[in-house]
Amino acid sequence: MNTKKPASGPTTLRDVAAAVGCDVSTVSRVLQNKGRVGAETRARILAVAGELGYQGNPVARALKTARSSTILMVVPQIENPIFASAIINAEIEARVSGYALLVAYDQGGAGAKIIEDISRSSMIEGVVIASYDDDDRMRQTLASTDRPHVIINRVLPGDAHCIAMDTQSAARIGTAHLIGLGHRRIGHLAGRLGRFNGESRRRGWAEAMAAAGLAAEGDLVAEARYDPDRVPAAVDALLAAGATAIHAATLLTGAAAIARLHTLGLRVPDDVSVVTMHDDLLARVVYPDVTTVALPTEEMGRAAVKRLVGQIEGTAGEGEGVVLLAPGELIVRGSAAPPKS
Amino acid sequence: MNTKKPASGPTTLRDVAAAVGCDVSTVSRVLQNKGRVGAETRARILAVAGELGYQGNPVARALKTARSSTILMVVPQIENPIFASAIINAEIEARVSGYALLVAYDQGGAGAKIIEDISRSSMIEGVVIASYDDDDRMRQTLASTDRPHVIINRVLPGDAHCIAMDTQSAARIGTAHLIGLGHRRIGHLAGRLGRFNGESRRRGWAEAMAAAGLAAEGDLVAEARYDPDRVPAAVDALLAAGATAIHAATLLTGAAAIARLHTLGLRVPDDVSVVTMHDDLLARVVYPDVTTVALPTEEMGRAAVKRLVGQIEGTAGEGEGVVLLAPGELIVRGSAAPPKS
DNA sequence: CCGCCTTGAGCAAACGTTTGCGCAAGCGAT
DNA sequence: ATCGCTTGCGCAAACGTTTGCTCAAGGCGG
Repeated sequence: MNTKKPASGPTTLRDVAAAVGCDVSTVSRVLQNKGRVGAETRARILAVAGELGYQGNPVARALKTARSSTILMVVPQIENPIFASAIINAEIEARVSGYALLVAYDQGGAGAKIIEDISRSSMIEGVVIASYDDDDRMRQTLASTDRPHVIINRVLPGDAHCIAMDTQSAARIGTAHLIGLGHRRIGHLAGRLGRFNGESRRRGWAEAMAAAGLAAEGDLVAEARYDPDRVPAAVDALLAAGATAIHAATLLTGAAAIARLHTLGLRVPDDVSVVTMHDDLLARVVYPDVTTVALPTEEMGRAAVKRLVGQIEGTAGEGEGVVLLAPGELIVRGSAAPPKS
Repeated sequence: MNTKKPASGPTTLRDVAAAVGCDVSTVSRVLQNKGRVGAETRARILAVAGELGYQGNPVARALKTARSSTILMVVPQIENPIFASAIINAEIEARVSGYALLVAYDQGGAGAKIIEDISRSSMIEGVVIASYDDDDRMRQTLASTDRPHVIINRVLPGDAHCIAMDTQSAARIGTAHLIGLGHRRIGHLAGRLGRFNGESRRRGWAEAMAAAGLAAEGDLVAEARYDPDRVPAAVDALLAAGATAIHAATLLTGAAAIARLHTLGLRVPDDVSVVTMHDDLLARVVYPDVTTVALPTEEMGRAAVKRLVGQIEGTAGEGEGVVLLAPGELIVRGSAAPPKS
């Protein structure tokens, strides 16, 4: 029997109920496998629902259940390959957990406003923040509704949920590799000193140097702030300090450093070695291809939403507070070799 | 007078109405500036709403109005810098238009399924598709609900809304630059031949060659399929064909080509020149920095959601059918020079 | 001074679900 | 044959908005 409605928009619960000849509540129950429904009725409902192409209205469901199954991820420059990779995996993890991922791009320090804006047009159940600027507005926004949230790529004091990568260890490993090759004066091409990420990398470098009894003096550190344009000057400074190898806080600046060395007529790795951190296509399209310590960026994305979903659904969610993801292996390629002399 | 409710969840329209002493419909009307309301009442409502921190429930609104103000963007490998940039700008454009942007990552050919899945958990008003695989399922999915959609980075026959970049012209410009420099045998390091993007670039190269009366023979084309691993062999083939310059379909493969040339002991641009398309940080961190034709990737993202919003809201939306975005300027850097001989 | 038009605001019905409650029928145990 | 329990299902009330209708009050032209 073809019991289609006149055709007014998508099939609704009511349409199905009418076609079957039962109450909407019954249909609802079988569709979500809840409550007790007779086997026969269930079968008929399923059949009719299929035939009518019932899809369900997510909005109505969300209104009633107060659950939107949507989470938001706020990222700073998405160009940074670290975030691209984190986003992908966050989205995948979200999807398998039954959530949809909204992304918002924070052009700079407006994170809190963005969250508020988006909350106005979409109901979100939680937020993953990759662009945490530690300002009052953000703290207040997060606290005001005490919305579940996890902060990635940064660890905060207090009891916030943070998921970051152990870049300090990664830096230590990379630097140790250079030391193992015989280098004694290793310059650190730093990120932004004084900030979490810049500092932890610098610490890792310093640690490795100290462990080998090498000097980690101030003139062996030059700040590039993730900005390729600042790299040439920084590299020059490091060379002036006598560095025979450079440990770059970032793949991008590492690549830029290699380019600078070429420009100076120096050969890599024969004259100067370079080691960076984070692995990416980029590492394989520069010459020489770069030796680097992989960073678990995908894992960070996945872990962040896993944790967030845990918070949202109340299921403890593997671990509390801060977690530091272990770095990956050292990937030996062509940009580091024993020193010349 | 502090007329707060007991504190049961966020402030609702009813709470405000109760505090003011009027009907919810009146509150609703002033909040959306619709219908006629007395100046005094309006003022009081605004005041109370502010004081109570009324936010509005997006889900309830969406249910009633059947508008969710959410759009979806489906992307293939997000790592591809082209898409990262497109996403950012799509998100920004969406936000200023009052929409939130959901992203989904299509790992390969599952685009249609993804759209269906997400539609089940979130009501979306339209979709921007960057990963259009021309399969039946996709066509059917899009048609079934005749949901507004625009396809980017690809032009389709028929009346679909497509927004792509004029990569053919870009390729022509890049190749012409090499020709202007004096090169006669210019190899094309192709994308995926037979596919839209690969072909249009190849055509651009061939056009420029033909315009200069140069041979665009088959052995001057080598396919790298956007895959750095295929680049070395392709470059070798081009060199074997006597190329003194390489026009790469992609920045990434172009960089890989430069690396390959270095590996072969050839100097760039002294021995062999390389020109690519698309501009990006990458272009400035390899040695030499690469001469390239900028591509309007941001514009593509923006234009796509602008067009989509136009469709959704019925406002014609600047132009119909296919639009090809003009390429940017040629950016002369260090990877191309006159031929040696 | 009467009817009419405008203005301001409330009433109530939707939008499509979910879910607590109630009730009838069926059935085994007493 | 009665009681009470389970099972299957319908009723109706929410969730928080938006919006068409209704209606009283006031202003104005006739």
